[in-house]
Amino acid sequence: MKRIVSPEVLELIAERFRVLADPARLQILNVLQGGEQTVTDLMRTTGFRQAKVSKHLQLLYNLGFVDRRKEGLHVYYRLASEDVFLLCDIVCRRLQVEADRRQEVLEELAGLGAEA
Amino acid sequence: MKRIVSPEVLELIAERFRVLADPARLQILNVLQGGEQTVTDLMRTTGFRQAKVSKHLQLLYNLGFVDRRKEGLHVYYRLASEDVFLLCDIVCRRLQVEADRRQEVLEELAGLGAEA
DNA sequence: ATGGTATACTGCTGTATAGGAATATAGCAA
DNA sequence: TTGCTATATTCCTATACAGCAGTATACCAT
Repeated sequence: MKRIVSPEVLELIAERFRVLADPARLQILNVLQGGEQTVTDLMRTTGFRQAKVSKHLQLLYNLGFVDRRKEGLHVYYRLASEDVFLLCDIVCRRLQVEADRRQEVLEELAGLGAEA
Repeated sequence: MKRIVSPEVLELIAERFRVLADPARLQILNVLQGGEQTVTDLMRTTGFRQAKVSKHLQLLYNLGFVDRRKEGLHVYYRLASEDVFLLCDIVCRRLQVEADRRQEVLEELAGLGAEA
């Protein structure tokens, strides 16, 4: 397939991963999977302070991970796509593989202990 | 599906994304897609200094993105799985969608200009 | 042993950014 | 207008980390 990727594209890709590289933002995205919420809702569902919620939402919005609509005083945020969860699923599968491998090592060690 | 994700798991997921959130590491991974390489090879193919290559490889190795084997003086690094490219493909698809959307907006603006 | 090469590590500096507190803006009500 | 609420932004501090230079370690050759 493609071999050479320009530095600009690498930076764009890295930028997207950087947004996902924060537990608070992942938590917000996870909550939004249950449906759209206002900033105040998110303060309640996540326990974060208002400034924190708002700032993370700006980032997520600017990079296209969430959409929003204004209704009176409130701003409703929602997931822009389910891609985030595709990404997380892949990562989680990896975590599972790692955990399994550690488990195997532990069992192997236990086996050696019994033999010795 | 699952709704509640523990802070620990969120941190683990974020940690994985953080490793991918760096253009230098993405470039190294991209090069490794062409086959295993030593640190010295990578210095040549990426243009990075030795310390830089080595440090990024440590990070990638510690989080399971690459494997390595030692042969004499050399250490050969290779991709641990193709998952990285699954992840990048999803991100790239998103970038394409964003680009298309910007393009549409531009064309719409051009159209308005012609009408006016 | 000595010397040379490949890789890893340490200490440092600058930069980016997360989070808190405070302030600013936007929209609604009276 | 004034006051109130929801959201955004600004300023600040602390932390994390990328990259550099230098040094240390590991391995091979002689």
